[in-house]
Amino acid sequence: MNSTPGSVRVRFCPSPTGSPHVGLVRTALFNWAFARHHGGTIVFRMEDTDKERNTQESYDAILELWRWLGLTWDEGIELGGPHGPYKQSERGEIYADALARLRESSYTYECFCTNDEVDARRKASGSKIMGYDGFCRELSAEQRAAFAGEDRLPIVRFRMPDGSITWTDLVRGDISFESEHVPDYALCRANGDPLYTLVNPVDDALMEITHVLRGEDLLSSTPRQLALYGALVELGIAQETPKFGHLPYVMGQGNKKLSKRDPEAHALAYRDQGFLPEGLMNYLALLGWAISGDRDIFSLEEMVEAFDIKDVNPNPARFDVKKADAINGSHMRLLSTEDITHRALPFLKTAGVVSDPVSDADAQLLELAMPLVAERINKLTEAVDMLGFLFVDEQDFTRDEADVEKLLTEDGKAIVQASHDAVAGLHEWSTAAIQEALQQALVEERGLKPRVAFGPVRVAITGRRVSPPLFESMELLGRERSLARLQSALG
RNA sequence: GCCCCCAUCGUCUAGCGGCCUAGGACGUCGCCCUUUCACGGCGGUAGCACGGGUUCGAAUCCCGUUGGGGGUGCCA
Repeated sequence: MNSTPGSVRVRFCPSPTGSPHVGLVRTALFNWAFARHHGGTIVFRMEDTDKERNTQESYDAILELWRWLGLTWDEGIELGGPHGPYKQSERGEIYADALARLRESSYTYECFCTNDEVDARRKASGSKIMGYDGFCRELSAEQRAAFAGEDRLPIVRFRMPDGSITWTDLVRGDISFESEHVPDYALCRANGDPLYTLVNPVDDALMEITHVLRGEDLLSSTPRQLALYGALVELGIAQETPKFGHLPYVMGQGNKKLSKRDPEAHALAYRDQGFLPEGLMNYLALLGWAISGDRDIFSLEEMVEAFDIKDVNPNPARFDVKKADAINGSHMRLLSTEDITHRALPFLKTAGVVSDPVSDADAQLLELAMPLVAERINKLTEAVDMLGFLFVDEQDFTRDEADVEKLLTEDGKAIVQASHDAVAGLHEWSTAAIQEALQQALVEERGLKPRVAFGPVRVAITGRRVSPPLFESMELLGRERSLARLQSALG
């Protein structure tokens, strides 16, 4: 759109550990919108180097989530592509090779120090700088041999260059670190396993990533990455250093990052709660970005059209479940009744409201009942609560205890009795006829306010104070069952 | 400790030097609509952290303070 197609390459690079987090999705969404806006390419790479923490469940959950949300990619896992394999667990040789080339060119050195030794030296020197002190930087061959002779296994450290490291962050503008505050860091473990510090930049380089949009938590590791990138470019492993943009945190309650322990952090839970993917995505897009000053309901297509990384707000955003609900409700109201029915069906089946597969009778009833509730629900699961009373077998029908206590009082029962008598003899069992009869008997003859009159009847019929419209519900329920429920409410 | 980032209503944000006695949304409060709950409509509430500059003019630019967040030795 705004640049040559294919010139932008971004990546999704989740680590398959635990249940996918909404912050991960927000990052993916911004990368996705950015790439799609520029007609670029999205690479999906799985960062599964941590054998201890990776799980297949997590891997599957991420893919399931991405598909549900419509986060498409062009190259990577499942699809393949010219820079595969796309699972880091299958790229060991690539990292070993990159590491070997780095070592040959003295960008790195072997370090034999233990943490205790580094601590002791810092204490002795009174230095305020934490982290590694560079002790092994200039070890001679003899010294290295001596350490090795003590059965010490060295790790490989990257030698940070002197001076300052500066970049123009896509979200935050110019950022600068002095190298003295960025200690030499480990690229692989003593056992040879490569670390994130090595594999992430190496893969970005090899996969020709041009723009890295990631969480703010990685901001302070960017100088290291930039320095390593410099070496990779020198060695011809990388063509160019990508542009970086650090997205704001997604916060939970209080002033802390939304953590995995917070229930609202789990992205898949929103699907299970009956969120629409477009509703969740719209809400997530609002965390750090706005399509304009006076609008916050939009589609992904509209987001792609309007998205500019320069408009992303650098300050942290708090995740607000209530607003997420409201945004989702707005999207719900954009859907046709047929569409809502279709999407609510899995929830209705799971809850046992309708049969699975759906019987003709259930399907017919659903078609009549859904218009009554479609406009008043914010999430698909609410259809279950709203419609259950219509489908349930009479022997399984129950009423909400609190509502019964509140509305089926002695006075309430008198109203129910009067209602029963008023509609029992109706010639025609229709919404209009029921309404007329009840209106006449309760409001006009007894002089009751509508809300007082119909509350007890509603609880008698639907079992709850909150329900679809009463007269329509009675028509759909049918004469026999309606009368039976009015009767049973008296008991 | 050191380094880095951030700072507009309770929350998400618009604002990129004059259009701002700061706009929208969620929440909240009141009213209307109404067969409940919603939906919808109308109205109210509430904010530029503070102090210095720069400028004819600052929410917008600069500096400082304060506050918050993050990073910090073989996690990603």
